[in-house]
Amino acid sequence: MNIAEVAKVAGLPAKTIRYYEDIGLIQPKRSDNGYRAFAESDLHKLAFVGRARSLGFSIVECRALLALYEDRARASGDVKALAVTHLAQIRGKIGELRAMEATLADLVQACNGDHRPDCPILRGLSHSGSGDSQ
Amino acid sequence: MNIAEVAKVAGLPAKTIRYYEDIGLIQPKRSDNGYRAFAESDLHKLAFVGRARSLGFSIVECRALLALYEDRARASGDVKALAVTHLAQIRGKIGELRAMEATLADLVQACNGDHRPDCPILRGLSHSGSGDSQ
DNA sequence: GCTTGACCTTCCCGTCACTGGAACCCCCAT
DNA sequence: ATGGGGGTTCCAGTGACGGGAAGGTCAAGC
Repeated sequence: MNIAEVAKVAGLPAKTIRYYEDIGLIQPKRSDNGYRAFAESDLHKLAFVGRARSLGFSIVECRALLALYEDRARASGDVKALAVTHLAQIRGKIGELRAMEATLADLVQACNGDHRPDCPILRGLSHSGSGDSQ
Repeated sequence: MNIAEVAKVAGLPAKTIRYYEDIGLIQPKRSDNGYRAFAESDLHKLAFVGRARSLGFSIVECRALLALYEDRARASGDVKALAVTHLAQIRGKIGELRAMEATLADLVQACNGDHRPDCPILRGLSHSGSGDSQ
């Protein structure tokens, strides 16, 4: 299989696949003409990584997951530990974003959003106090 | 004021302040010795940008917010529009993360996490179906 | 055989918002 | 004079690609 077909099936841009080869996630063979010749196993790995990426795993984590995936003697505990750590990071990020959301929603709600210059949002940003004093 | 003091008061690393000058967010004067000489107005702008950044606004958005902040003839509607757009982005991001969280939490919950190789997490990543078939 | 167009290759730069580090200058106290 | 703690510039790296240039290859049609 050439890269375009793999890209289509795996749901990844060709550029990304080349990049993944570059950093050593996959090692496809080459045809005589220099084209990458992907095996089924390459395709599976790419799809695997694609799904892991879509769950927010970093490339480093994907590399570890791939290694575990290929290791028939792995302990599921190792996989779970990785996933749990990542899940905690996601939840932390959600917490940060929700804090931003709450603050910003307050400011937005307090702002008339008309043609006049008075703006609680700018006031809220210009000093850290709670928006609407004076 | 020298950069270290401004950094302390504004709550930003000196490196970041230099970077903000570099990209034109602020234009502090210089002393004869070449040191940056920050005015109160520079300090206020830096604190403003710091708070906007902590609410997740990009540098481009911060630049726009600063411009509105300094424009006494602004319309609060323009500020609000910016904030509303950003708020929508935050909410979109939260949605993505919550979807990841849900999927990942399911996988984690299904995994024993013991010494055995069988692992629903890896199964879930290796084919897109819902984790535990077969 | 020749051209055309689609596909492939490598390589380099740009993204975003910084951060780290090197090499060097300046000021003040001892 | 020396030491230490400021300050300065500039360059490289981060993560995970994306855009685009310059050029090689393949299959089809004339």
